[in-house]
Amino acid sequence: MDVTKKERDCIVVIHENSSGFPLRLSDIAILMKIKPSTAYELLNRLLSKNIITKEKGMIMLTSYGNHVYSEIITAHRTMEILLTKSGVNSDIACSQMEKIDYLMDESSIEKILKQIGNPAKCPHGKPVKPA
Amino acid sequence: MDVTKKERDCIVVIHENSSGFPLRLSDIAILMKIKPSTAYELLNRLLSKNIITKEKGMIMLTSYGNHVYSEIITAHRTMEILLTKSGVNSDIACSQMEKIDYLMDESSIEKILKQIGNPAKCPHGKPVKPA
DNA sequence: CCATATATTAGTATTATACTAAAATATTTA
DNA sequence: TAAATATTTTAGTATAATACTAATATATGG
Repeated sequence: MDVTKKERDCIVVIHENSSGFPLRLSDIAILMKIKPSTAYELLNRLLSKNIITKEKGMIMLTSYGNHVYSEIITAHRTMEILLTKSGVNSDIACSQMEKIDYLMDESSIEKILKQIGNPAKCPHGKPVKPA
Repeated sequence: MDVTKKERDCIVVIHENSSGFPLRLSDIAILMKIKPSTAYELLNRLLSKNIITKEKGMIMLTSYGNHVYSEIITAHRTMEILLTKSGVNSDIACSQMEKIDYLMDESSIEKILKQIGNPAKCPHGKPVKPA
């Protein structure tokens, strides 16, 4: 399933802020710096793509949503490693990859990952394959 | 200047089909498989971004447009090389890069290019730095 | 000059994004 | 519990990119 840039950002925000307790719409609006009504529309698109669930206002990624997140983040971190290995500053590599990670093919990413020796972590120390 | 995906495709189509004589709107519409009125809108956006000129119906890239083309194609071919070096099939690498080449930072591309030894040609034998 | 080709304009539609303002629901607290 | 506050949802509007049909204008060729 394809996601847009904002949907991608929202998936990442949900995943990276759900450690303690799940987020509500208003939390997501704040984290994404958008108005609640804009968040509502965005979350509705993610709901209809079966990427999130909403239960009593608590928003969580579905298992499919978690899979989409993993694909995005693996692409992001794999390419970050590749770019930093080429001498690109890790923060620049990160902002560069934010723009395109969600557009990359999983199969290409897997091949690159193997070629660079299946590193466990990205330049920021985060796992290439999130749990 | 940022371009959209369709603008990117149009720039590439114009460059890669202007060897003999310049293209007209109707040629571009056919090459891009869109209706003339859609091509008209697209070309108007490129005109207002100073990427093309239209003289007596003949459409050409401006020098700035040529610069934008070069950046896109250098990113495309540099990353194609990187992907094929990792074992990605060259046609898959090409279609993968078509989606994202226009979104990549020139500075990151230059670093990668240097790191892989400034190859002159992409896997299809085309120059990484077009004339 | 006429016929055909090409380009332009007008109008409509869709998707993604984003806003304000109002209304409906929840939740909290006095 | 009722009132106050917070949150969510709905409605309406807007913009940009994309794309279409249909009509009109403008070239071009014979």
